[in-house]
Amino acid sequence: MAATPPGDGVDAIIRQWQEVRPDLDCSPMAVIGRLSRASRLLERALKEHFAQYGVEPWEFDVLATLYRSGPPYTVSAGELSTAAMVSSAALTNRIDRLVDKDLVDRELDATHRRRVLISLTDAGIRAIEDLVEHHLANEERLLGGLAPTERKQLERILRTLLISLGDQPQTPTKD
Amino acid sequence: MAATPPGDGVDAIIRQWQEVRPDLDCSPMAVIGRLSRASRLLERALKEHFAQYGVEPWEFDVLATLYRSGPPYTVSAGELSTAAMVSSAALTNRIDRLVDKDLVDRELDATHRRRVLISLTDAGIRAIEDLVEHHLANEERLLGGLAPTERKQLERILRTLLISLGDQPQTPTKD
DNA sequence: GTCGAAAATTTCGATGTCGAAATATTAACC
DNA sequence: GGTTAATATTTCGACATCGAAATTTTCGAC
Repeated sequence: MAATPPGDGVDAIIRQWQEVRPDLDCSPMAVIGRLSRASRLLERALKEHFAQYGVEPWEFDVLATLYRSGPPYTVSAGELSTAAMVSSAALTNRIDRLVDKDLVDRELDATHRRRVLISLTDAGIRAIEDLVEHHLANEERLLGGLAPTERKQLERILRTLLISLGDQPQTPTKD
Repeated sequence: MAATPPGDGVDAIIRQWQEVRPDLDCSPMAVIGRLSRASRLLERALKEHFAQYGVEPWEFDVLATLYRSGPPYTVSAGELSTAAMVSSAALTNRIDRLVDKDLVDRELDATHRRRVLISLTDAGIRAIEDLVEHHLANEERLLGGLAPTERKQLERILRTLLISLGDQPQTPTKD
C-alpha cells in the first residue's frame, strides 16, 4: 500500500471526495472545513489552558470585554451579548454566575432603566489582569507553527472574509 | 468625533486593548479572534442554508462522512465520532435520530462485535447526493469575498496551522 | 397625556453536548 | 484457559445554549 501523502485531516477528506465524486469541485470545503476545524482545535486548547486557572473560556470572554472597554469597566448586557455572539438568554445566565463569583456587578442603568449595566468588581479586575497575560502567551504558543509573514497574511485575509460576511465594528450604544 | 476607521469587529477590539493596555502585544488575538469569529459566522450561515432543506448541519456532516467513504458507505461509530469532532455520546444520539429518519442503518460488525457499523440507506444516499451540490454552491457563495489567490493562500496557511496543532489524516481503522 | 409599538432583559421549555460510569467484547499475559 | 487490561459503544446526569414568550421601560403618534 502506498504511504499516506502528507497533510492535515482536511487533505484526506478532499481526497476521499475526489475518489467518490470526481465531478464535484470541493475547493470551498478545503477552506471552510479548515476554518471550522482549526477553530474547534483552538477552542479546545484554550479551554484546556484556562482550566489550569479554574476558569472557563466564556468567563474570560466576558471579563475581557468589560476590561477592554476601559474604566469604569461597565458595559450593557446587550453589548456583552453581541460581543460574545451568544443569545441574550445565555448572557443572563453567564452574568448570574459571574455575580455569584463576585467578579462582576449587575445594576440598572439610572437613565434608561430597561438596560442592565454590568461592571467589573475589584476582584474581577484583578482576575482579568492576571489571566490576560497568560492567555496571550498561550495564544502565541498556539500560533507558533506559523511564520510571521503567514500570520500577517492570515490576519489580512480573514479580515477581508469577515467584512464580506458582514462583520462590523461594535457600535458602542449611542444615547 | 472622528469617523470610525474601517475594518471588521476584531479591529475594534484590538483598538480597545491598545487604549487600555498599550503594553500588551495583542497580535495573537488578531488572528485567533478572527478565526473563531469567522467560524462562528460561517456556522450560522450554513445552518440557515441547510434549514431550507429541513436539515441540520450535523446531519449533513454524518451523511457526508459516510458518503465520501465510498460504497458500501459504511463507517464505524468511532470513526464518525472523531470525524465530526464530537464525543461518542453525542454520536450515539445523532445516529439514533438518523436511524429514525431511515437515512442510515446501524448494525454490529460481524467480526468485531464491539464495533457498530453505520451505513447509508438508499434514502440516505439520495439525500446526501441532493444536498452536497447545494452545499458546495452555498460555500462558494460564502467565500465570494475572497480573490482566488487569497483563497489559495488561506487554504495553505490553515493547513500549516492545522498540522502544527496536531491535526492528522484520519487513519481508517486498521482491522 | 394616553395608547400602542419598540427595545432590553429575564424566564421558560426544549435540546444537544459533554464527562463519567456502565456494558460488552477482544486481546494479552503467565 | 482464566484473569486482567484495553477497546468500543451506550446510558446517565449535569449543564449551557437557543428561540419564544413574558416583563418592564421608553418612545412616538395623535
